[in-house]
Amino acid sequence: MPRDRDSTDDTLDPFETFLPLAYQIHQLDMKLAAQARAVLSNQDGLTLPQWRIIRVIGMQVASGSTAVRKTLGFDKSQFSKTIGSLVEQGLIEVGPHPSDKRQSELKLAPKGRAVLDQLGPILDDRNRRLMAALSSAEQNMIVSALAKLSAAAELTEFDKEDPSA
Amino acid sequence: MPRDRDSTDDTLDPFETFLPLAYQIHQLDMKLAAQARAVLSNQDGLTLPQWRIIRVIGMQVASGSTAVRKTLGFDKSQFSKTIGSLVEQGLIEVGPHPSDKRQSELKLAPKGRAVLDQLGPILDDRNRRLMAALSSAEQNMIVSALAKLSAAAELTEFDKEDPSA
DNA sequence: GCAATAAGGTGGACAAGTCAACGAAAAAGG
DNA sequence: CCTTTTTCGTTGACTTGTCCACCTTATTGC
Repeated sequence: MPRDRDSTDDTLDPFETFLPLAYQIHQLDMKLAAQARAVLSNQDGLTLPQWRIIRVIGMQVASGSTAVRKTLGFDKSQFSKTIGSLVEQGLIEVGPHPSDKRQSELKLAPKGRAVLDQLGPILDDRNRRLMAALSSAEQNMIVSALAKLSAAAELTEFDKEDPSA
Repeated sequence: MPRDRDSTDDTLDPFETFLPLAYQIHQLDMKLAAQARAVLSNQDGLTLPQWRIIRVIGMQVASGSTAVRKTLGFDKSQFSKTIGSLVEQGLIEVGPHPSDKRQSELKLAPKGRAVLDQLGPILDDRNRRLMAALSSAEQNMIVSALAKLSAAAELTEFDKEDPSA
């Protein structure tokens, strides 16, 4: 349990109040998303999920639809809809997947590449500044720590046993 | 049971592909939220934002509406609506704020306290398991690292090398 | 005191995200 | 082969989250 607290005042810093880790991560995520959205709306009419997909495709780490989707951890439904909007705006192009007829192959359209070239550096810079806020020890630790937490967050049977299924 | 997918070019672990930090935090947040939601829906009809508010009120760190809202980092509108739903379900009670007529004073109704007593231990346990996934060095570092990132994420005018200005 | 400005809460419009069901394609198993 | 099971993408209903305009109350400056 959290520590004691003399509560006569209305202070509000979430990190002073020792909220559970999940709360702090959630707040950090919200701030990061808001920051990213501010950049996107300054320059283009891109939404955040659209941008994320463009970025991953542009990274060349994946081109199959499922691979891109899982890299981002997107929900199937949301992914499908966002891809639709990207195609409609001429930012990406879809083709047949070489070995799986259910999937498709995603690649950037020229317009999408232009957006990536414009926004990529700005958001890369943001990422750099984020990392720079940490000490080098923290920088080394944070990625693996997040990975461990992520693995722990995937377990769903930690609480009471529920053998009804 | 998550099965490994093995196709020639479709591997997808987000931590192997070194996505920017913001992406990893977002994915972690999504997983944590899904995990928490699973617990809530098993036991009660609470939504995640409802639960978060109950938890913070129950922690006694704040009782003024603005203090609670800012502790959670909620949007004003969302907070207002969620409070409304909590009152409607008889989980919390609102009274006048002692020194500010715009705000209100929030406290748990008996029903809300019962929910907190039931769910609190389960979710505390989850939090404990999350922390246990980290080494003690990581545990010590993660909180301050998140706080630093959070501060860095609040800067909104980090660039603007925009030539069009 | 009294304007002007800021901060708090509410409501509505809309975007983002979740969930469940469906049909098509692939994988697994005889 | 041929059946069964899993995975994939799409769709639609719905919830959650964001943004903005508005009114009320505090706070600040004069």
